[in-house]
Amino acid sequence: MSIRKELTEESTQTEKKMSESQSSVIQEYSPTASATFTSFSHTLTHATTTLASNPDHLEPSTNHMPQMEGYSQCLDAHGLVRASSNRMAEQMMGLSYLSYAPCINPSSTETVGQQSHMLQQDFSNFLLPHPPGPLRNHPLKRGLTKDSMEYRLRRERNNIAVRKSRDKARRRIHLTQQRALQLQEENYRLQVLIGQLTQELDTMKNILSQRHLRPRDHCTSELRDISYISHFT
Amino acid sequence: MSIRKELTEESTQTEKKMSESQSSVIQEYSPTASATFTSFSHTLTHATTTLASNPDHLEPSTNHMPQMEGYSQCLDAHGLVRASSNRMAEQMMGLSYLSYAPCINPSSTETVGQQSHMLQQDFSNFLLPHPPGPLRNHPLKRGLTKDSMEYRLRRERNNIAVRKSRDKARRRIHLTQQRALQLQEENYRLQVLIGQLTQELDTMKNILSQRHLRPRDHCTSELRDISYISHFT
DNA sequence: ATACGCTTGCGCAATGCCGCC
DNA sequence: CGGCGGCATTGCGCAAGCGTA
Repeated sequence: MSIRKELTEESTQTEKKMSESQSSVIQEYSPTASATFTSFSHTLTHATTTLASNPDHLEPSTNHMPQMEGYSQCLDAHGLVRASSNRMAEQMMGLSYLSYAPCINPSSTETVGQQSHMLQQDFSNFLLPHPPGPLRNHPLKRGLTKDSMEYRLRRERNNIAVRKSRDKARRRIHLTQQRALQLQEENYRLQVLIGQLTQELDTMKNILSQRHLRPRDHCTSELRDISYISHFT
Repeated sequence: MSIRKELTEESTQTEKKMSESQSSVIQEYSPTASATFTSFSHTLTHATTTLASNPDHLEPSTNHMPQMEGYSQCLDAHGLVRASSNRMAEQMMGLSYLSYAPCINPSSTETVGQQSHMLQQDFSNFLLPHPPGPLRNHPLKRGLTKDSMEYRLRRERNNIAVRKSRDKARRRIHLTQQRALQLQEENYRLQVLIGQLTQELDTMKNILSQRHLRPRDHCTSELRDISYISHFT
């Protein structure tokens, strides 16, 4: 997971003042908490499969989405890249969303279990060659027995933080899209302006070259010809 | 929830061929499944609070983030709007990430309970004036007893779909940011070009106006003066 | 060193959308 | 036509990791 975090380069960890230690070496795997037995297996499940099959990490030069070059028409009125014939296109480029935890035998022999998907005795993960985590088994820092008020307070604070963070992400995405649209419109205006300026400049050059070759006395009529173009100061 | 979906206008529902029925009226509240008792209370909790306090919906003309006009400096090298002094800025503009379900008394007297946050006897939701859902209690379409293979298959398929969808969303966000950066660079180039063209045009105009006023014979030297500018065709 | 907030990947459930019968 | 089954989308909570105070 931390490896993904190191490589994503796209968003929100650059919002803080870090960016030292960003280009450092890839950290070794070190699961800090690993609260209970089942939770640790959950962590292992995520770690081993995330590094293997999650196609999330996108460095800027990969070749997925073969459009996006030329910035002209590749998005619709909402700033989105749309693919015609949706299912088919994704079947071609999307791949391997296979199961992370293939444990499909819900035993449900526990009591406090939220997230029963991590509770199904997936001991197979412990047979995998997992990175040597320190495995310091402080049992959730305190008596965090999932019933304690401490645990509920932590969870509730984290839930609030998660809502806030996701809301911020939504705002950011929205702003980026708006900004892309604004830039596109501005770009169009600038190109139109460049066309006008270029045309006017061509006219000027033609006039000057002709004046340079010819004696004179066409000056007034030629200036009158281009006067309707040159409304720029 | 469906109200949010109606109003967001920003992303992925436009990727399909719909876009009729988009500007239709706001649908009434109709929770379809509402599988169990606790799940229904969960639905109610989400619905009532989402409509009240979720500040996600942003129509394009609201006044959050008072910059973003003029497209020049409002984002960093990653296409992100960054706020200096992060905590304070969010404390001003972000608001009310308070608890959705204020039930902080973990009873945990159930066995198969995933998502224990919806299991804590929040009967207070039933005292709120909730929209009259149909409350059709088909018990999860089948014998979906959370232990059946049918349930696990559905869950696993949905998990795969969720991973796929989120990956697609990440790609889309990444592409939008890349596009914004490309547009910004292109914009800068175009503005530089416009500056050059304008300057050259001014020089031309000066020359022509001076030639128009003066007799002649400065033509060659003046053309030599501007020759280093006019490297555009 | 510890505690706190932020970010993120994940699963779950609800819902939307679409093709098919 | 409507119901149904399927995938897609989304909001949420959980847990882990990260950075900072």
